[in-house]
Amino acid sequence: MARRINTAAIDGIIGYRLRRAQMAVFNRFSKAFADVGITPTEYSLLALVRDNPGLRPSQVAAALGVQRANFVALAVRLEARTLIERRSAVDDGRSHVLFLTAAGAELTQTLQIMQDSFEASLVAELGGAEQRERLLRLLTKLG
Amino acid sequence: MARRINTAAIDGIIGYRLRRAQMAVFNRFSKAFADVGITPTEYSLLALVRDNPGLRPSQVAAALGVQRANFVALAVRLEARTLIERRSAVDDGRSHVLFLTAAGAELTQTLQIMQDSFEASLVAELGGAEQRERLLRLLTKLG
DNA sequence: TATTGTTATACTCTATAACTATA
DNA sequence: TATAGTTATAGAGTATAACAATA
Repeated sequence: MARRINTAAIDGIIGYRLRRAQMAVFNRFSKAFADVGITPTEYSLLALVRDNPGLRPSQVAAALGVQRANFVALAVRLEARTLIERRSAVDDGRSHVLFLTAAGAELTQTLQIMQDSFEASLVAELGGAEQRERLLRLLTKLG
Repeated sequence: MARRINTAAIDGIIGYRLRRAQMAVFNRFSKAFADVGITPTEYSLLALVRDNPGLRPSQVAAALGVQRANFVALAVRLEARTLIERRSAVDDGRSHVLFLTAAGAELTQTLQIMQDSFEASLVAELGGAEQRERLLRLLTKLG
């Protein structure tokens, strides 16, 4: 029942190809990080808080490109795992400030190593660091 | 309340950047196609059936990268709008074959023009056709 | 009035298992 | 037994509106 399918019309669509590539990379990330139970967005959040201790939720949400409202569940999940900590902001009674816990810092260090390794495998597929820079530069123009 | 945020840790992550670029492109597609009420996946489906009349649902689903189960609602939606038609396959009682209706063919022609224009705007942002080819080639390596 | 975190809600996308009818 | 379409379901992701506390 095999049949040659003409996919020319969709092969050239940038949005479609972005979706396919993103799905593929995301699925591979999920497998690589299944043991630690961390999603790509969760890792990004941890790395962001690590590099910017005391950041406010709305700032992290904006930096990650997720809605404030949707950030809540994400933060609650990581706080329940005692990986991050939310304290009241001293200068603004409405706001919070985020920090990694000791456990969060330790896990993030491990995740960083895993991520570096994962990223290296992608770079190898792309054909080297220059190709990766080229890809990132092109993606930036679309964002 | 502005604060300089260090996003170095996530700016270099291919998967993260893919997600951001894909979100940006899809949002812009949605706006551009809001009047006709067609999503990116729906357009891909229509173009695929147009170029491969008589294709079976499972083949279209596989070509688009969606699960067979999730393809059903998609096909039902387009059939309810009388854009596609599902007929029983003569050689296999289990299977169907897909075709565009006259209305579907007409709409797809309009969509093709809109899509070409939309794609051209993306290519312009990328910096030309060579850059687009470069991007697609890199994305293929990840898929 | 405006903003921050939050709740509630809805809609989409995706994945998996299981059913039915055919093969 | 295997496959095609389908149903059901659950889990994420995303978007919008609205609220309480605070600015």
